[in-house]
Amino acid sequence: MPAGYDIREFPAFAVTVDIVILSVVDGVLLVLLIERKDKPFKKAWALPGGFKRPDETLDQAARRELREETGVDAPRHISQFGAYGDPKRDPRGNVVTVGYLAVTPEVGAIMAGTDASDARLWPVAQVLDGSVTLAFDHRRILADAVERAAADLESSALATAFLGPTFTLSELQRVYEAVWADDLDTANFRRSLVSSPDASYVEPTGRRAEPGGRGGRPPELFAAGGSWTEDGSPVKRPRRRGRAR
Amino acid sequence: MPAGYDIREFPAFAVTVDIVILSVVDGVLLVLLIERKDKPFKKAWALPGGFKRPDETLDQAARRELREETGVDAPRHISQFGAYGDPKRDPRGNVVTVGYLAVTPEVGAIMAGTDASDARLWPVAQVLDGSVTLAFDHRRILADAVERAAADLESSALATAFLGPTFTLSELQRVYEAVWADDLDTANFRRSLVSSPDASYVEPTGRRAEPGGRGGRPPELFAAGGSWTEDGSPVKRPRRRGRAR
DNA sequence: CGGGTAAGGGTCAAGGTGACATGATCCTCG
DNA sequence: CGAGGATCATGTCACCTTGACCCTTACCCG
Repeated sequence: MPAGYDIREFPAFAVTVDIVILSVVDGVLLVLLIERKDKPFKKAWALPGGFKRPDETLDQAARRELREETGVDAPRHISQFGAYGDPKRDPRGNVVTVGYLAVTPEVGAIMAGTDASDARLWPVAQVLDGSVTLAFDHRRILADAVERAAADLESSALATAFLGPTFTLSELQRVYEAVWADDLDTANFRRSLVSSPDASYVEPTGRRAEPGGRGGRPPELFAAGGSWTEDGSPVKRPRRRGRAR
Repeated sequence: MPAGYDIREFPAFAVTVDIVILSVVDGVLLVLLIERKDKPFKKAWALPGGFKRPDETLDQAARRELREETGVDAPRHISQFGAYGDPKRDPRGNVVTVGYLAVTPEVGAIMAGTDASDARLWPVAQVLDGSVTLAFDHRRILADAVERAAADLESSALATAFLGPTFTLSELQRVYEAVWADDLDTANFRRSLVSSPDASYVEPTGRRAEPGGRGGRPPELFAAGGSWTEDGSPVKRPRRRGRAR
């Protein structure tokens, strides 16, 4: 039998998918974590995920695990961002995992429906700075996912995936500010989305949001337009010459 | 024994790495392909690659396969861009592969050193339009790699990885034009790299390249500067409102 | 020496960006 | 019911970047 033909001659790995589900609530970037029930890393916080099955693609595995572990059936965004195969990343050995980034506006509401005791949203900043410890190499995976999300905000319609079908411009701005950990000028932000005559990033609905309780003029509600896919996001990430905020 | 503990209960996969080695020669974007010696897809062209070993990371596997199959020891750039796990992607079944993009300026010279009979550079355009047929799902993988390379040209120093330690500005411009399949204005290209007072993308060496044989002023030789990593590439991809070239 | 070729440098107008000021609308509270 | 605060919405202006184009410089070749 020629070399390379029989696949059984080669080392076998378990393949998993791990899902980074991001959300922005009150201007804070959050990630959905679950508390592990089994060894290893029992009772530690971890990214939701699970084993790929032989009869499904990686994308299908990611969507299945997302549905099974969080109840999210149709995420507004899901995309692969990296694969991890360090031999020491799982004490059980030989586990290669593929990371997926998922975004959906209703994470908070959906979580209330599932068993909330072993799953909750954590501020990403707390996890990345070590205040919350994650199992396996999930902190590294989370960091990569956030980095990818920050980059995709600038080149796709990812920001709108954090919000519902209609949203206010300040809600959209808070998404950018939370993911980029930077402040944007309100007036310039509005101009970049509304001004252009031929491009349509947001379409006015004519309706207004409910007043926010803290006073202030009720903002107009917009829906996502069609220009995102062609030209990417009109909002540019500030290139600070010195320090960020 | 608790569920999820024993890894052997779960389906086993073979894990491979496939490497897309790109090069620009005479303004044409090329990819290194090898001719398969074994079934399946015997005698078809394919991306170099091979099986990950249990004691190495994915990155290490990619570098090892790159070295073993092409002789490239220290590529100027190598990065992961995607994982592929369609159950039908390999007729032997259950093979998950991780794609790597590699760029090195000396591909042509290195190829002469290896057994040239079963490895050669092909124009990417010919492969993507179907003139050359690839094994497995390697055409899809190649397309993803080229797309990633085009994006990374704009946000990193990837362009300089196609060239040696010193290069002329027109050589650098041809890299951008080949990967983007678009023409750039020579004067504006130069300005974006040279003009800025505080940033240093290219540093003049004072030396000049050998005359090119077809007449013309011999160009100045530059070395890559340090501003690429901070601010990304100063060259912006043309956003054509209609068709490309 | 003269023409061909490519590098290198300059100009100009149009549009985008950052910073900031001003006006509009609604809430809460006294 | 009016004042003040909060937020949304609009306007202005200087500066920078970008795209398009022209012209000069330097070298090779016949």
